[in-house]
Amino acid sequence: MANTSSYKAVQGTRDILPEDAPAWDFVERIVRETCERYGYQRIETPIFEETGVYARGVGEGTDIVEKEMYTFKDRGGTSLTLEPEVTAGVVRAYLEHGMHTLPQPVKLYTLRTPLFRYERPQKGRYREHHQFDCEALGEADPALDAEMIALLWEIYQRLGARDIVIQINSIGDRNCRPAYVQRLVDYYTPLKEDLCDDCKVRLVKNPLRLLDCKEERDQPKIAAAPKMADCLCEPCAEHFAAVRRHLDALGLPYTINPLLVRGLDYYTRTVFELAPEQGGRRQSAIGGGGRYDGLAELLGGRPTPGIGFGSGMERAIELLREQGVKLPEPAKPQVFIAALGAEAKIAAAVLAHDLRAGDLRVQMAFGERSLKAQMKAANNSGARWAVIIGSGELESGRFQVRDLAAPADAPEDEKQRAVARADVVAWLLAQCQP
RNA sequence: GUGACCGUAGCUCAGUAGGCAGAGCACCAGAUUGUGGCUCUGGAUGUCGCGGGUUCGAGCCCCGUCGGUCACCCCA
Repeated sequence: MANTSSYKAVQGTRDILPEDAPAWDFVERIVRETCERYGYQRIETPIFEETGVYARGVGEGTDIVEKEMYTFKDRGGTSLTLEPEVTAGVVRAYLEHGMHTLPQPVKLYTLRTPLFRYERPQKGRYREHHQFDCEALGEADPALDAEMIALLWEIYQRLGARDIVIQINSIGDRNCRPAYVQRLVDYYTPLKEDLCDDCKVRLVKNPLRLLDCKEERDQPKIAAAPKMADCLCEPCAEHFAAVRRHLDALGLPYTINPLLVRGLDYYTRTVFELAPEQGGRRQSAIGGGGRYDGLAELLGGRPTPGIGFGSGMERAIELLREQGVKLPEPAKPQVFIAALGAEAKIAAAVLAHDLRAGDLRVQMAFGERSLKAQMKAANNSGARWAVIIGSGELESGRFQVRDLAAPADAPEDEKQRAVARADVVAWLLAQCQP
């Protein structure tokens, strides 16, 4: 019979297997340490919210809300949605818990947050993926924008990623952006007939997106289009200039990309993205975010400035693998205990217990397998030391301890020795101390 | 939602012109009554993704469907 289940992980979801888990732990450790260094505190919000949190927060017209949310009614008839992005939920929590009474800004991060979007899976894009995410609320200072970009940058430096580039732009605020969008529409409307099909849709639905069309034929039109940077109102222009001064002073390698726009409605002023330099392909961005000074109001709260970013963990780990960064592997046992017979097995269990109390990683053989099979298991486990316990050892009170790392052609008495039962723990602890 | 390619053992993949479903790796056992790594011998394991069609006969041809991969849209 097949030992495979008829069930498979659902489309666009993946298991994090034991061989992968240490890499995840590594990324999380770096994120946690770096965030704490920058004064961020951990928060985790529920992985579902009332649908309105996202519908209002992210924006009714966005792709996420229009076609990607996992929305369902619970048994009480409430419409709930699996978290499609982090920011809206964190802002909801900030408002709900009255965090405006805390010293501002309130700086928060999340770790391995599962997010759900109903999309066609492809490289770097899954229906369930995970992000770490940083948000800073209650402060509009451009220095905070720069600090946050520096944080994201530093995380990837400490992860060991190479050739990462930062792109930034300002998309203005509610005062100057509508005028810019109108200018863009005015510019594009006469060219309409000559646009690619996608751009015809963008023109009416989301004109800012016209700027990142990839069609060759539309590139000259983009190049000649009015730029947001030339249309910013005075406060937005000053804010953007201040952000750049800070980034310059910090020595961060950023470039201004006047075509960088972000998909969610709530962004204002600063937007930024982190991507590998060579990532000409799509789906290469490993982090992105921006300021969202109007979001709290959209969720029914008092006006509260905020800025944040999310970064995709699957993409981060994949990038590190592609760049050949050495990632941690599963821990191997230091000691493997083989036993023959019921009495010996009890002695093995006790020895394992005592060695673990001494902080060693220990495995013992289970089942009734031959010593040969147990030694093979010991070898495959990666343990340095094997302890062998049989009736002879119980009688003599001396356990056999074998060095599995000894060369195959080493003399037998160098590979293996008898150690008095009472001394085995101390002997192995001494061998395994660094 | 659109398009291209691909679904054969746990994994990586062969499978000729439509004619008994295979290899390597991994796993288990033995070669040594209680000793791993190298070697040798043997063993178990499949709804050939699923459903239908053509055919005396389909892993192979046809249609549909589901899934995977990649790309578009969009995003991390």
